Amino acid sequence: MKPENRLLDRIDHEILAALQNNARQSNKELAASIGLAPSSCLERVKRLVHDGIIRGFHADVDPKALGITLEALVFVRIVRHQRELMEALWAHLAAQPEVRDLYDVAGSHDLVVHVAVRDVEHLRRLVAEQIAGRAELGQLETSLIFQHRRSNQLPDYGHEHAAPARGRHG
Amino acid sequence: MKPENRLLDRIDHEILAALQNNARQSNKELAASIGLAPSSCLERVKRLVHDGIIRGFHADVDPKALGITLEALVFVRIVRHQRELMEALWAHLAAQPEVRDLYDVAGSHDLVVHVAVRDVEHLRRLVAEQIAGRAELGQLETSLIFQHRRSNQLPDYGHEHAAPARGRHG
DNA sequence: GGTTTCATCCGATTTCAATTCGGTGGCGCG
DNA sequence: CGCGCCACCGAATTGAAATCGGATGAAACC
Repeated sequence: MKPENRLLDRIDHEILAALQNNARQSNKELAASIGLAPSSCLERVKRLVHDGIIRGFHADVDPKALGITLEALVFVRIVRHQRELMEALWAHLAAQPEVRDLYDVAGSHDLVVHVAVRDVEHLRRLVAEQIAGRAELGQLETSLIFQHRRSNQLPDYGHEHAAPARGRHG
Repeated sequence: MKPENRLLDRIDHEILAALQNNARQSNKELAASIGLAPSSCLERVKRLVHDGIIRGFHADVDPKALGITLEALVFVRIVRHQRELMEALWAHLAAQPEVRDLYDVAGSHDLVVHVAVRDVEHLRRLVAEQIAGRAELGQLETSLIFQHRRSNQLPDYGHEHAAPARGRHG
């Protein structure tokens, strides 16, 4: 079933919150923390994954450990808005290993690119060779990131119209 | 040991790559995929977590399933750069559940805030009540996000100066 | 050059968790 | 009011995680 069609109940929301916080807790722990039998809990988790509500499980690695000493936001403005050029640029940037986040936005910039690089020279080369020098681009602005905080918990606006609990003990 | 002091070898890098891609594979699978005995593999993973190289494991949840229909980047410019005001603002924004990413950057903006909201009205209220109207702020610019792609794989610049394998079978 | 030291790995064993499956009760529907 | 369905449970089974002693080289040290 498609995510937009699925209706999640309170228990599903609790599972999602718990797994966003710690994806590696055992199913037994998870079940206990939300007051469900392990078998039932496992069923729900598998369903959430199967239905695409949970898109994956990822380790959060310290960038410093990978030799990343510098991150930056690159603000890109497009000169000629042609769909194919835009899509090609998007695909090109998404394929760069240095690109962590890629935003297509409305407003005074068109693209915002969050990159993680080895050092300043690496950043210079990346911007010069992979971003600038593309015909479709206008102004470029590169901003070094001093500090970055990422939340691992998505806000949850689904409680109001949540599905009622079903089955036994409802 | 601190991450900056730790020296990771080829196997560590393989483990990190594999767990960034799928944090929930069994240790047995992981070990097999990199050609290591399960016991040895588990030791390494536990060490990576203990040393802070791996900072956590998180489920990636579809925002639509949580009632999020809209995301935006809010660009913030600070008028008076005082450290305490800046830190208070940072903490305030970081505490908002709607804030997914918070960037402190150099350049023509000072803060870039990635927010996830229920709808346009929610965005308006969030910006008006939690961001604007703070004395320390200057210009504000809010850009709707049309599309957002996030890589779950951090680039790895650690191979060149990797630690040599130690112990048996080196 | 021989020896010591040490970190890593392995594999058998034990412990515990994941998975399966038949049974049960509430809820909606006819 | 009775029927069928759905989610849940809990016991049994399968399989993985965690532990530990021992073996192996590599590097360091005399």
